[in-house]
Amino acid sequence: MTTRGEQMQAHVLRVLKREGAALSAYDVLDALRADHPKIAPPTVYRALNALIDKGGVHRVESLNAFIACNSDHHDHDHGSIMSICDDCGSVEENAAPEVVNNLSGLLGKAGFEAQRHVIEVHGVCSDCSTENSAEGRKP
Amino acid sequence: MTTRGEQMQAHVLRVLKREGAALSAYDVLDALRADHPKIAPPTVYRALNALIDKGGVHRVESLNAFIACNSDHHDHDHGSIMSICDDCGSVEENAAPEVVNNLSGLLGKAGFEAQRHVIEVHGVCSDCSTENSAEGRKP
DNA sequence: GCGACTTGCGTTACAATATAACATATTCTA
DNA sequence: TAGAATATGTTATATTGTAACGCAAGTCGC
Repeated sequence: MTTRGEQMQAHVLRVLKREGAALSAYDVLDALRADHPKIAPPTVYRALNALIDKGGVHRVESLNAFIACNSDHHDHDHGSIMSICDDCGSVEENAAPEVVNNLSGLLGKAGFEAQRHVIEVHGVCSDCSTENSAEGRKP
Repeated sequence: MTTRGEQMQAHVLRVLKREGAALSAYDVLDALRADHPKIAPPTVYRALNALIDKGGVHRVESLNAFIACNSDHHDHDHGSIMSICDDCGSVEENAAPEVVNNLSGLLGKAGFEAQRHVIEVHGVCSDCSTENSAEGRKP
């Protein structure tokens, strides 16, 4: 069953990895149109959702954007957080199972059964903060 | 300077408090049109953003929705998290400064300066989970 | 008070994000 | 291969959000 759908997912994943940044669904759509001029939004959303289910892609809720899970590493349901630089737009994924466990525990005491954690921290990344302090100019 | 704008903010806040749930901007818009038939989206968004700045309203990023801060309590920049029931749609706001401090600390070690925390946990609230286990029927 | 300036608000129009619903193609089973 | 079941493509539209312009209301100098 390596069908068009899976090829599309692979294609979408390549685009996201190539960019290495958070892309909107329509950014992905534009990129895909280089190869497949006739692609429509639902195709992209279906591929993105399938990839999210598999764990190869994360949705960044506070940006309405998508990013390739850059690795290898962790199990995806359990403890990844996003740090989002509002200056350069970079998004980093970090593992933080403790934080997630804290959260689940805290809410569990109130009878809330946690299923999906959206943890996204906006701020300024180390690159941008050193740049900003180094040069005092405003273009 | 108690102008139309502030009246509008008060009106929006009343709507959100009356509903006691997360409403989309367009839900608010529809509610406002009962009194002001000619209101347009930017008016609502301006009022919502002003209220968010003041701390009377929170945006729920993962729902693209808005909710009245139901209280009294905490300082808003520091440690509120949302628990969102995917069954009944209720949204609760909880204070969790430890979790936020953990997060900021963790990211700070990597040179990331945290400014805004989006912490939203989806799951099933206590009401819905007791209901669901009590009655084993599927409609 | 009266006109010029500034600021904020309303309105129109449109941009960006997402999905419903149906049409077509593919795969599976027998 | 026929027919059922599923997956994909397409069209259209729903939902969410904002840019940009113009009017109105306050402000300041006179």
